[in-house]
Formats: sequence, C-alpha cells, structure tokens
Amino acid sequence: MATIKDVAKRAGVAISTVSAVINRSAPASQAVIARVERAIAEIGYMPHRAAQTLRSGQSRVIGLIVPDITNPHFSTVARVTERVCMAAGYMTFVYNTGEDTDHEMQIIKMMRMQSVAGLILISTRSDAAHGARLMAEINVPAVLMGSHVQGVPFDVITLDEVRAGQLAIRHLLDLGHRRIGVISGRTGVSTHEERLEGVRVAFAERGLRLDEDLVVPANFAEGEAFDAARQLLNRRAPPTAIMTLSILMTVGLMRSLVAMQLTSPRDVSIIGIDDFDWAAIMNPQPCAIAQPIVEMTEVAIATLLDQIETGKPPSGRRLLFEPKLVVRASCAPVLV
Amino acid sequence: MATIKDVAKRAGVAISTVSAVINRSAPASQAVIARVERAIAEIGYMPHRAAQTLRSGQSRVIGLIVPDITNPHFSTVARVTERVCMAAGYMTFVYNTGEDTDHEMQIIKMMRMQSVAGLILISTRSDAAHGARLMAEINVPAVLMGSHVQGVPFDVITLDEVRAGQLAIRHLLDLGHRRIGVISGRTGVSTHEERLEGVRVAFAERGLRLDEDLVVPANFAEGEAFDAARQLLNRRAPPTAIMTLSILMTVGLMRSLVAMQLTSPRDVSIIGIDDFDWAAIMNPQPCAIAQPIVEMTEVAIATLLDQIETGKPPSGRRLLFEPKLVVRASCAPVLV
DNA sequence: GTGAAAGCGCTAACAG
DNA sequence: CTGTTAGCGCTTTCAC
Repeated sequence: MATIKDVAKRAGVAISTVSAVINRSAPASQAVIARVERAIAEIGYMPHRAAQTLRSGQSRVIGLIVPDITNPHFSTVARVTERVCMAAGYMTFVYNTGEDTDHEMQIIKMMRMQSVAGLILISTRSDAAHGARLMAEINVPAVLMGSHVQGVPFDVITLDEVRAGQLAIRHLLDLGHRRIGVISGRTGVSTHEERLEGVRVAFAERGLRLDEDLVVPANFAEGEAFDAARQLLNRRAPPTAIMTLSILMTVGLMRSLVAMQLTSPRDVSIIGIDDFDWAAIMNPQPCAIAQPIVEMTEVAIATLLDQIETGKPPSGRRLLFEPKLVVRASCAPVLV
Repeated sequence: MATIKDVAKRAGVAISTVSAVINRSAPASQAVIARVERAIAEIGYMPHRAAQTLRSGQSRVIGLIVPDITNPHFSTVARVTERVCMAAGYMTFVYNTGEDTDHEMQIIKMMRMQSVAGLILISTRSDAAHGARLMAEINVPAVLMGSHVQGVPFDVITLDEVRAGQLAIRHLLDLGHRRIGVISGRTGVSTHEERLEGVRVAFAERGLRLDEDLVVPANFAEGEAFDAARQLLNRRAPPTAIMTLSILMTVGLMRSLVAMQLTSPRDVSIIGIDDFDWAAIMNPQPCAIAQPIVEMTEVAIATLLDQIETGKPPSGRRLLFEPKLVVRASCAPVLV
C-alpha cells in the first residue's frame, strides 16, 4: 500500500504539505495542490484510516444502533444513514439491540473501542437509570431517534408520538368503534408511554375512556403481539377494533387473524403505528399511522454530523415530526 | 481513556506481559493472568482498535456488501452476520450496492481504506472483466454469496440456482400451465443466468420449450418488475402463470396485480424464487422457492473467518445449498 | 512553502 | 517473566 511518504516523494513536496493538501488544514498554492493530487491519483493513494484515527483520536465512522434491522422501518433508516454519511465522508456501523438493554450497552462499548465519531441511538429504555449508564459510556456526540432518555443532553428526533396515538384512535372512534383493543409495547420506553397517552387523549376528547383491560403489552415483538391478539379476540366480548403501537406488532396481529381464520375488517378493524412499503400486497391492506422516516433520518444525521464537525454541544431539543393517517381497507365502520 | 500502560502499572507487570495476556500470544502464569485481568476490569480498559489495526495491519472488522438492506432477504443476512461475527470478536460494516457496479467498487475501496480483515460479497456482475477488477481491489480474504464471478479464486456460497428455477417451473407445469411468463434479472449475473437455465431445463425434461418471448428482464428491481408484469398481462394471449427470479420482483408483480385489479391465483398463478417471512399476511399468499439463508450465511462467515485466522487460501469451491418449494395459495391448476 | 521530529496505543522482538 | 525498543501511517508543530 502506498503511503503519504510515497505521495510526497512523487509530488516532490514535503509530507506535511501532502497532509495539508488532503485535509485543507493549511494553505497551499494551486500549483502544489495540483501536483499532489496528480501524485495521489497516479499511485492510487488512500489515507490509512487506522493511522488517522490513532493520531486524531477520532475515526470517520458513526454508529447506528437500532432495535432490529430486519424491521423494514429500521432498514430504511440504515439505508438513508449509509447514503447521507457516505456523501459526508463517513462510514457507518449498524448494530441491532434486539430490544435488549444489556446488548445495547455492549454495542455502545464496542463502538467506543472503535473510536466512533458519533452515535445515532434508538434506545431500549427511557428511564433515568438508563440515562446515567448511557452518559457513563457515551463520550462522543450522539442523537437519539424514536425514544428519548431521561437525564441525557442529546437532541431527540422523533415522531409526535402522542399525536400518532391520537390520530389512530380518532379514526377508529369516527368509524363508531368503542371496544378498542390496544397491543402496546413495553413500560419504560417513551414511544410506548406517549403513544398510549395519545390513545387516552383521543378517548378523553370525546368524553370516553380507554378500557385499560383491553391494553395488552407485547414488547414491540411480533410473536408476543401474535399471542396478545389471540388473547384479545378470544374474550367473551372481543374488541371491534385493535390498534398496535408498532409495525412488527401489526404483523403479529395480522398473522393471528390468519391463524384464527378471521378477516379484517369484517371481523375486526385494525390499525397500527408505522406504515408498510408493501401495504398494497397485504391482506388486509393495513390502515396505518405513517412517519416521515426518511426525512427524520436525514435530520438526525445532519444534526449529528454538525455536532461532530463543529464541536457544538447538543441543544437537547426534541424535534417532533408530524404523523399522518393513511386510510386503507383494514378499518371499517362498526356494525350497529 | 485507559491504555495498556495503565493496566501494566496497576497490575505491576510489564506492558509486554499485558499484551501477551490479552492476546494469549505468550505463556503467562495463572497468577499473572489473574492480576492483569483484575486490573483490566478495575480500570475498564479496552484495547484501542485503531492502534491494534495500525500495528497489525488488520482490523477486526469484516465487510458485508449486499444489493439492498431493505430487502428482507439481505437484512436477514446482515442480522446473522452481526451475530456470528460478534461472537467471534469481529465487527461488521454493512453496505449496499443498489445493484450498481461502480458503487460496488467504491464500497470495496472504502473497505480497503478501513483495512477490513475480510469481505462477504454479493456481487453485481459475474463476468471476467469484473472479476479482474475485483482482484485488483480486494487484497483480503473474501467469500462470495449468491452470484459467482469469473476469474476470482474465492469460495462461493450459493443456492443450487439451476435447481431453484427448475423446481418452480416443474410446479407450474405439474399444475398444467404451459404459457408461463418469467420476470428475470439482468444478463451477466450468474443468479439470473442459472435460474433461467433451470427454467429451460424444467421445460426440456417434459419435452416442452420455454417461450423466450415471455421472458422479460427486470434487473432484480421491484419497479421494473411492476412494469414487466403489466406488460406480460396486457398481451393478447397473457400467460396463465408468472414466475419471478427474485423476491423484490415478486413484490413488483404482486403490486401489478393489485393495480390491474387482477386476483391470483384466479387470473394468474404466481411463484417466485426467495421466500417471505410475512407470506402469511400477503395477498395472495405467495408460492415460493425458499433458500436456507441463515445456514448459508453462517457457513459463509465461518469460511471467511477460518481463512482470516488460519491464513489458508480459499478452496475456490462452490458450495451449493438445496432450494425448497413452499406451496401456497398463489398457484392453482390451470383452467381447462 | 520545507524538513525534521514527536507521538497517538499497540505489538513483537530481544536481551537479561 | 521484565524492561526496553522500534515502528505501523498519520497529523501537527516548529524553526527555517
């Protein structure tokens, strides 16, 4: 492999000049710049990243930590992250927590070993104890997506979660549903808490109340949602509509319907937070609350890269994005 | 950040001893090992990866290059890779080619800058010119998945592609279909060529011939498959069944049916190579040729890590895995 | 602009 | 086992 020394020799300049040209860290004449760049091209020189990292204490790599890359919602986040980071000259490590907090911490440790320049984190918990642990382990700029965490100063890029829950329930109430089941996530995660709060708000604004007995937690997991749905639908007075708080749980619910040979919306209306790219080929075509996930990801990364490059401290703000109701066949008026 | 020097001081041993203990690169007494390990734990020491990489010339990172991480087939590959590599003490860079050869080469360059220890590559082309370019850029152990490439010595982990095409067409022929449309990939990629060969073989073994006029290329892309399907189904004598050569193209086909208000299998039977985790909630439930993708990925990584750690040259073998027909509702007997 | 030199944290080699 | 040393490729500083 060619080194910076080889470039210097070939271009007939000093090593420090080559470095200055590459990093634009010191002025150089046009003639010198041209000579250096030609030499770089001729011998196919590429800076040795590990050497740069060792010397500068910072790699041009950012870490993206998501719950599960096989969830299409997060694979989109990963794809956008790759594109935006590459354009800015950064590489990306993508890792999955599997909704497991210990694993999340382990990944953060690995990221730290790699001297990542920054982190995009979709965290598994929102409580202060977790926040304290994060602060002890994260020593680089970071941006939270999705859930927020108490006691950390990072910016948060998130859906208006309350409104998302509210939009979904409003739609069901508008269609006349009153016995509404909710397949929820996990206590202690802000996305769970706030989406559920939106559900309650939507009931309250009509002078109604959510039947808490019809709220079944499923840990944001497909398998648990499958069971939760079955349990809800096997009750003596089953709900006429079911809402889920996330995409994989919608899949679990839909699978349950198939297994129980029920049809939506005939037997039950369903709606979930998070939309599907493949909604058109699903049965039923699911009514959903969509997030502007591409835009959110772009903003998250722009925010992170800005903090990395300027050294600015995080603003600590929560940036809320608007959820949007996407009406599809899976919700029908309740039978009177 | 604590360094190896701090550990040595705290444990009261030499730096070289700490290194020896960490890497098991030289014998050490139990007592010394214990002291060192305690010191490491106490000060929370972690080796500085960039320093190790710079010194050893090799990072403990492998690169995984896939067409598109938002394709569930490849997100599974990524997930398995992460798990297996982490267990072996490696990290993973996952990158998307988007089926673009120039981008593939660019990614390989980036990987090289990072001194990755090895590569898992799902390549965009199979021809010798591409092979030569790869050989010029890849200077580490590598394993190919999916497509193979002429003129490269790497091991290849792949489906028995011919058989996959054969199984699909046999199933359609068994159901009485004769006018069978094929939505294919891209000339010059082995997965395309071999799956198509399997199609022809299946016709031939019944004394029939594939109508080449019904083969429409779609570049393994959903959008192009959408158009291809529409075009096939709008013909004067449309096929009674359509097969696709990959999962995204099956999605494109199914979307086309929705857009044209056609129903499968009533209006047309469909089958595709690659199975869906979410088949149960799709409409129609797609008949598919499944790959043992988890097992294939595990083997690919085991092969790669073995070559990395032993320095063994690749065997250059193709390891073929058995495709499996998964019968679902989307294929019905042809109407007589 | 040059050229020399220090040092990031680690590994490996060597003499004791 | 210790203690020392060189050096991986780079950035940065400093005197010129």
